[in-house]
Formats: sequence, C-alpha cells, structure tokens
Amino acid sequence: MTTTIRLHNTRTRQTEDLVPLIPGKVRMYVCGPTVYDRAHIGNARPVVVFDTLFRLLRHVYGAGNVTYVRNFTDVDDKINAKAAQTGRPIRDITDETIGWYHADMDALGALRPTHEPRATEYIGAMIAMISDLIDRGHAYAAEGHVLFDVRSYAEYGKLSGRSVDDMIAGARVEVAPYKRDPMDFVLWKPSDATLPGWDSPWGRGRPGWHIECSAMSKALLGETFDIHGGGIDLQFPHHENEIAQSCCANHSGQFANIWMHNEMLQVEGKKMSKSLGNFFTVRDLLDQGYPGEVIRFVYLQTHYAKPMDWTHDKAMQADATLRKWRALVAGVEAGKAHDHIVNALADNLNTSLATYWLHHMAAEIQDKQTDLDRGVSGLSYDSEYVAELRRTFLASAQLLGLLLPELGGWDEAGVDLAPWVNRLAGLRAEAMETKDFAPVDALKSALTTAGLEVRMSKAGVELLPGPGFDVGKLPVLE
RNA sequence: GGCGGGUUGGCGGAGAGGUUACGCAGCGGAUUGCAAAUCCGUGAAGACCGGUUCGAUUCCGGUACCCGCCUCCA
Repeated sequence: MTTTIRLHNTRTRQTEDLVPLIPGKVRMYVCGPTVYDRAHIGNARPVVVFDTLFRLLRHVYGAGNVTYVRNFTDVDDKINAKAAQTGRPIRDITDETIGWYHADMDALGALRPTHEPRATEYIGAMIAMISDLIDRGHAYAAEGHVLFDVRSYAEYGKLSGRSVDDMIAGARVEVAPYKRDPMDFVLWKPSDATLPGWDSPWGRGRPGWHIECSAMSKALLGETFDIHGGGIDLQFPHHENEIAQSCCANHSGQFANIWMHNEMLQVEGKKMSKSLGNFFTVRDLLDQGYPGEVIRFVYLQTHYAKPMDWTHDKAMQADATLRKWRALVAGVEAGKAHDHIVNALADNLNTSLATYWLHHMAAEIQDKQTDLDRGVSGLSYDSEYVAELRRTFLASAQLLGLLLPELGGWDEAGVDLAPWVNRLAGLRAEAMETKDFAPVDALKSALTTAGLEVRMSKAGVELLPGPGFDVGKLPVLE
C-alpha cells in the first residue's frame, strides 16, 4: 500500500492527491537563488520546506525515483552591478556565492537536489524557446528586445488570480515604448559591451529573468512534470510568466501539474529588511551560534503555507527540545519511520503535526524507560521494546531532516567535563558526611552560570551543556 | 486601487461541526541536602458582529487589525 501524498495546489486552489504523471516517478522543480550574495533566512525557508518534501517523496517513491531540480540564476543585473562595483569577474562572484549557498544549506540539513543547473549553461535552450515563441506568435522582437505578448495567451493571470486589465488599471507597470501591451515582459534584452551577452538572432544580449526556469525545467524534467515550488512572492510575476512561456512553447500545452508556494518569513513580528536592522543571512545566524539543526526545526514548526516568524525565543525552545531528543537517541541506529509521521507529512506537508507526533513518541520512550528504570513489575514491555521505539523515533525525526548524524555535535560540550563532574561528586560526598553543603552549592552555582545543567541523584552527578554553555566561564579547578 | 494570506489559552502552534492537540512557561504534589531531570495532577483559547445548525473556535457573510504580492528582495 503506497502512501497517498496530498498537496495544496495553488493553481487549482485545492488540495489534491499527488498522482505522478509517470507512474512511480516524481519530478519537482523549485526556483533557486540569484547568486550575488549570501542567502538570507527568508531564502532558506523554501529550501527547508521543499527539502522536507523531497525527503518524503524519496521515502514514498524510492530515492531513485524522485528527480529534484533547483536552479542557480547566475546571469542577472544584480550580479552585473556587483561585478562592476568590485571589479571582479562575474564567474568569480557566482562561483563563490554558489559555494556559500551550498555550505549554508548543507548546514540546515538540506539534501542537494538531483540537478542544480546554472542559467548560463542553458542560454542555447533559452534562445531556442524564445524562437519557438516568436514562430508561434506569442512573442515579438522590438529594439533589440524580445517580449512575450501576454494578450496572445488567454490563460495569463490564472495562477495568481489576476486579469491583465486589472493589473494595468493598477498602473504600476513599466511603460516602455517598444511594448505592445504594458504587461508584456522581457524574454531577451540587449547587452552593451560592458555587460555579459550572448549572440542571438536578435543581436548580442542576455535572457530575461523568467525564461531560464522554463528552459531548464524542460531540459531536465521535460515539458510536463509534477511539482513546481517556490515562495509565494514568486507567484506573480515569475511563475505566471513561466507558465505563459512554457505552455505556449510546449507542444503539449501543459507545464507543471501542482504548484506549491510557501508563505513569507518575518523576524520578531516584522518584515525582514536592512533598514529595520532585522536582516539576517543564514551565515549570520550560524555565526551567532544558532546550530543549523535548530534553525531547521524552527522552520518546520510552522506550516509552510502560513507566515512564519523567526524569533530568538523560538530558537531557544527548539534548541532545548533537540538537546532532549538527541540525548534520547544517543547511540541508537535509525529504524523505520512511524506511519504517523509519514501520514502527517503526506497531508500537505503538515510538519507542525509531525512535530506533535515526535513529542508524543519521545514522551512514550521517556515514560516507559522510567518505569523500566524503577523496576516496576508487571510491565507489558521490556527494554528491547523501548529500544525499538527509540529506533523508530530516530528514523521518524530523520524523515524531517532532524537528528541526522551530520547535523550533530553542537549539543556537546566540546571539552571533557569529567574533572568538574569528579570534583562536584567529591564535594557532595564530603558534604553528605559533614552536612556542610556550602562548597557544593558554590561549585554548582558556578557550573550553572557557565551554562551547564547540573543533575545530582543517587546514581551520581551529571553535567549537561545547555544553550548558553560557555567553556570560558567554567570555574577553574585547583 | 487590484489580488492573496493571517487573527487560537502567558508565548509558540495544529487538527476536527459536538469528545484533553501538543510544546514552552505557570500552579500543586512526589522525588532531591537544596536544585535539576523525571513522574503524578492541574488552570488557561479561539479578533469582533451576524447567519446556518440541535450544537461552531471549526461552515457562510460582514467589520476591524496585521502581513505579502502587484516595483525582476523567496
């Protein structure tokens, strides 16, 4: 029995069963970054969202049956501007930025997509598609530009629920004398000698923004495929234009089946912007000490279709929860993910509900382990049963990209705490005799100040690093 | 002006037309030298106004407020 995945389709405004166009195989395209600077934490949201979907698809259909394409836009006026400003070659800038992007997204536990095409490697495909559009009467050349004729495509505006006439009435469209209609958008534009350009039937120039995704998805996935994703801000104009180009150029007249859009991210309740001083790149957060796994977990706690607020407080809660969970599966090997988790994700990627189940499973493990430790008689389970629960819990978390070995380590002290453990245990043993607990309390207090959680029980003394743990604040032992 | 999203208990955040979501924090208790952790128990909600219904936080309409897109910032 294969799991049926249901996804909300922005195109039809309905939640639908995912029925792969090629039975048993799923193809997904997600709009990637323009590579001129570090990715900010808003850029990272779709990365985590669609990585989670990718993991679910691989789980349900098999890793070899899912093709995930995410592009790099490496030709763009912002990149040109940066090159002009710094005097560096464009390729240097884009190569460096792609390296950053990989490092930062790896840190969030995002798998690399199957293909990560660079726009500049598909210029020929774009020119071919533009030529097709002209031949079919959907585009026209004018003053070195090639423009898409929105009036030639009756469905234009359907994805975003707009009409061409309404948008023109909004009077916020660029007025250019060579446009037949104000809403017509650029497929190709001329480059002067200072700008990167490629020879084309319309002269030396460079592609407009939208055509690359149409060309690359066609080259790597085919004219039609199953899922197209991206941020809701891309719905118009980018995705609308992609649909227009692809549907008009493709012989099938079809393009992506299901469109998925993630809502935006805010910071401490406000839109992230440089002027408000609440603008963060992923690298900023990592450098500030937020582990990538913590960032990922904060993202997953909010459903992708709802606006999400990044707050320090949420990160601290996520930090504490993950520490607890990591302790629960220390030394455990992953088993098989629980159906509850699979089903929650299969229900339009309900990651919030999935985390509820993780809490539920963790509590069960904790409860049963406590009873075993206490030697409660007449239990209906044994330690092997609890061990199996741990394996299932770990696999379930890993389906969400959490508790992966490669994301670990941040919850460890980084130094051997044994000397402090021994000293505390020694002082405590003495105090038990003398009844003078002042030295014990003094050391305990110092350790707590350093960010350690101090646990003392009949079994012994334990020191666990917490979110604020600072090696430098550890008390010096004589 | 046009299009779209949101408003749930102290905070975060889901599902479901009628039965405790859950997490964090709080409160009471067990345990502890004191704590921590753990365990037991517990209070707390559905922006506002109408409508549909035997019954709505869940469906419909309206109001208010917030946010996003329409300006190649996901």
